[in-house]
Amino acid sequence: MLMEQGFSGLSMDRLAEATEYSKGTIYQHFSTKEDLVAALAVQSIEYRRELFERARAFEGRPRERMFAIGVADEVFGRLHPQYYKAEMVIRLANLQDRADVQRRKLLQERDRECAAWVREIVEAAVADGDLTLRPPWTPEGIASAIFAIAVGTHLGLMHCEPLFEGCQAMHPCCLKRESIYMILDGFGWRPLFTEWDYDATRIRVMESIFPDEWRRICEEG
Amino acid sequence: MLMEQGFSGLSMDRLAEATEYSKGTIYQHFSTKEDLVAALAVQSIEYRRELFERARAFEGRPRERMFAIGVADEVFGRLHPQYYKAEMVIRLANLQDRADVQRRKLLQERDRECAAWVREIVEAAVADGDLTLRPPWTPEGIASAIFAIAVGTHLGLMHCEPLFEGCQAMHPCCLKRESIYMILDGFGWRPLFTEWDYDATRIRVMESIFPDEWRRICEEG
DNA sequence: GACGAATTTCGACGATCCGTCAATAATCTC
DNA sequence: GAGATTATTGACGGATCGTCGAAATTCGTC
Repeated sequence: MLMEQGFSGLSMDRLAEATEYSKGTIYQHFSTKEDLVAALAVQSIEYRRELFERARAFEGRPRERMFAIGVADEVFGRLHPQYYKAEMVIRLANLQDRADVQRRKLLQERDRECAAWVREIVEAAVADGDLTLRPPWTPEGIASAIFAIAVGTHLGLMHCEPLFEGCQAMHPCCLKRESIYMILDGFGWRPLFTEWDYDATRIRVMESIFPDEWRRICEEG
Repeated sequence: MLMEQGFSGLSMDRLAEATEYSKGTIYQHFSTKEDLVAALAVQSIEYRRELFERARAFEGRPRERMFAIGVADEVFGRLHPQYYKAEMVIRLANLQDRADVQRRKLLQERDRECAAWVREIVEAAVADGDLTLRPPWTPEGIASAIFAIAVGTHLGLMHCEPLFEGCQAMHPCCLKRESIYMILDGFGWRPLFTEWDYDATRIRVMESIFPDEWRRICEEG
């Protein structure tokens, strides 16, 4: 329902009718409609978190590990597009106020864990000398910029009408990946895109971190 | 109402009560609630379009003109934060289906005009030799990436909870501007951030293109 | 198995909201 | 000033959210 009609298209009455539970029972598990959708978001972020946690353990230079995080995000988007879209729906509805406090805290906590991992990789790059921070940039700022690109790309190209008439030049997934290449190059984060074979890194990430997921993606086309 | 409670917080009954018009009269101007909000979005985009149109006439190298567009976006965000936020609310609700066809077309048309101007500046940079496109990048792709950063930054830092605990390291507006600096540097778009005094360009844009707006921004703090 | 307590499940109900429409008010034409 | 045309209104139908007392199910004890 969320996928087809968005948040307002999800009716608790129809949901109760479609599932084996009644509305009253549903409302014992979720305080409001927003809370129910927030629970979906928690499932989504927890799965993403698991993929991120595996990705950050990738052995290599910091920028390769950051790249691995990007691959994890990509894997997540490919394997669970419905979660990815639901999460967008959720973050953009005003679930802040009406969702259960505990669930909201859980969501924020998981978000911040993922963000902290990205920040740690940035800090590692600075420590290794691969990246030099120019004021006013901070590790948090760089992490925020990367998330902004990820969110903005998904939003602009999946939610809204396309900005350009012709068939969109780049696949959203590719656009996101390439945009992050470019901004990291802009930061001067070594090794630059042109100095390294990131396609090889990609294959190494897939084989060593996400072998099962990779197979499933290939099978599903 | 939109600002305080989002789309669902806007009640047509309460709106009718708050204004001097009745619900029936309102519904003669707007076919649905989504349509009313779309009308707000049209106002927003038309004002933004006007600022963009003035910005793109800035005389200078293509990257300076792109920078001027960024300043225009910044001016818009400072002078009309309520429009900026309303526009976000609108784009993220599923107004696509329920808004009036004509208004939707108008909105898309204005969007595409702005996008086309950005693309033209990219093309001018390529033509001038300031920018070399590496596959799979296209002018549309670069424009999309820039919009993604703008949207993503505004969304991540104004709608959602902050990703990092401490006081956010950078002001959203600054983060957006600096992120675009960085990605354009990543594209190798000359003159690079380090090769040019863009603060001086900023002042030149403000004085020559947005003198009145600049004064108002300064007065309002 | 039987009976009562505790827990879970249910769906009818009140409140709210969207969009309509027949009735009313206002304006215009001659 | 009377009739016609247009603008405005708020009550109404349909739908949805969240609640709450009643019904059903499970559990504990004999």
